Amino acid sequence: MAESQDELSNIAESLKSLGLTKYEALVYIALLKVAGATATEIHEISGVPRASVYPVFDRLIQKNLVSVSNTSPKRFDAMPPEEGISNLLASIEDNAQEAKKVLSDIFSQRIGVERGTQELIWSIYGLDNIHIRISDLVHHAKQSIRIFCNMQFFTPGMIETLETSGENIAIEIIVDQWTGDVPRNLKVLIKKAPIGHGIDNKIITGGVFLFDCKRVMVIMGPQNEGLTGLYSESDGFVRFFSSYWRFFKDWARK
Amino acid sequence: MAESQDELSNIAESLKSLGLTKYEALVYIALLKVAGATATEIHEISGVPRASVYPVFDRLIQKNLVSVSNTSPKRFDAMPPEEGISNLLASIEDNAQEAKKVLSDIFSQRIGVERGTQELIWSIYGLDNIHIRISDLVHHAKQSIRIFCNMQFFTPGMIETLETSGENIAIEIIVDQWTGDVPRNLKVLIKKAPIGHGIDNKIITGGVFLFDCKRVMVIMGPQNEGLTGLYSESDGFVRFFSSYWRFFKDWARK
DNA sequence: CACTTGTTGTTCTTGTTATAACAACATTTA
DNA sequence: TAAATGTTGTTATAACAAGAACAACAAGTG
Repeated sequence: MAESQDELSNIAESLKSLGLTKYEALVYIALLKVAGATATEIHEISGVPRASVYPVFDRLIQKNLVSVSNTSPKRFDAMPPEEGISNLLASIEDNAQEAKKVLSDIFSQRIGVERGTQELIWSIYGLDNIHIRISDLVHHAKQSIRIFCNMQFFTPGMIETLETSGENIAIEIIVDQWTGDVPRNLKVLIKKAPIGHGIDNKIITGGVFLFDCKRVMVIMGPQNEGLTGLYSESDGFVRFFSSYWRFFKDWARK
Repeated sequence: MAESQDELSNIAESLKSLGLTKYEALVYIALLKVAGATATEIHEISGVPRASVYPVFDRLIQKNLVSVSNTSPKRFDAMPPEEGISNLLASIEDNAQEAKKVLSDIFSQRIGVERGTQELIWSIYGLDNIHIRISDLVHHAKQSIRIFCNMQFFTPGMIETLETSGENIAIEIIVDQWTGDVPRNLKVLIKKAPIGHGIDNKIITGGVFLFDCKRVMVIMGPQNEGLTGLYSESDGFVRFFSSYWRFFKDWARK
């Protein structure tokens, strides 16, 4: 009963992403606390206006999260969250599956790939998004991955991604330090590199990621906010960072 | 390029359940058709007002479904749907996981279970929801499942659910007919039963589902719309339908 | 009767959708 | 070159829909 306000609103957010509204979340949570409650009880526990409770229950019943009794007054009971949420998720996953199928179809027929798209440089914003992109690039790499950045980029998830990449992929990393074990398939060169400068009290990070000598992701910018990644398949861009890489590899070996 | 309007709005619905707005869906779909398109091109393809395209792109970029080039005019490129949708889904699944954990915790501490809840009769609306509930009940059954209804209830999914239920569960079914193979673990009695009447040109169906002689689900009502399920753990209710079951079992064996 | 329940209608708020206007810049044309 | 035209990216704002909040009321219950 003593959930921190913070945790409760966190859950409400999570439930929203599963397609519930704020009230639906509040009512469902309240109903989990009291088995077979009446509308008025739920109104009192959840803080949702009494009149609003009824339409909210209607929607929750449609979503199979709640059932009603035939008594008067009506009593309501919550589906166990384990099952209720799984059901919600299942229908979303169905939709995702369906969407993937149709959209992949559209995607495979797309036009305009030839018009110099691969010469462009694309921007990706935010560390999370950059991490996701790099994971995707790692998964699609066929031969080699070359990384030059500092340790803080290597989250446990990212290390696992690298560890579980394909068999015959040569992974070389130049990094300022390494904490924890080094997976077998990684060739790590440790060298304090002149990347990461302090300007205006903000730490500026940088990093270069080369995939199969064909695709490059460069990240740069202030650590926490507004981090930007540049991605390109452009010949010139790739060549530039390939030699950048070779330079630092030679330097790191010394 | 010749998607039926229907299919397209279906996809838009699916994408909405993944957290996209109508415009986000339309723009993303349009962008899948043309690689490296400009804002104006997307506006023309998608039908979304030109001025609205920009904020929509901003949101799609945040969601890592789209990247921008640094050129002028800006060009946009879609993340392959396979990955884009997986990423969306992954974050929803994370939320679901988190929600499950916290809500199960709340659920386990709930109060008021004793106040006669198990004597009530609960309503469940809609065939889909009834199917889901019965699946859940099947999964939680420990000893026996007894079913009395007609064949059309047994969708392939439901048969699989029964087939993959626990090892030591006795499953007995009385049904009007059976199409397809009968799974090993089901004991099926086929007998044209006097359930399923025609009233007012509508077919009325019925069905009784007993779990461990402790929980009952009774379904009744018009076939397609407004189908209602009644669920109860009430002693009297269970006993009534247990004898109902025995009666029809004797009758079916003849 | 006093009280609760379930329902209805109205208002308020929020987020998305729709349109219009604008400055900056590039392109065309006289 | 200068003026006219068109494009791009941005901003403001009106229209609209869905959800949230509240007041009122009929029906039912003690």
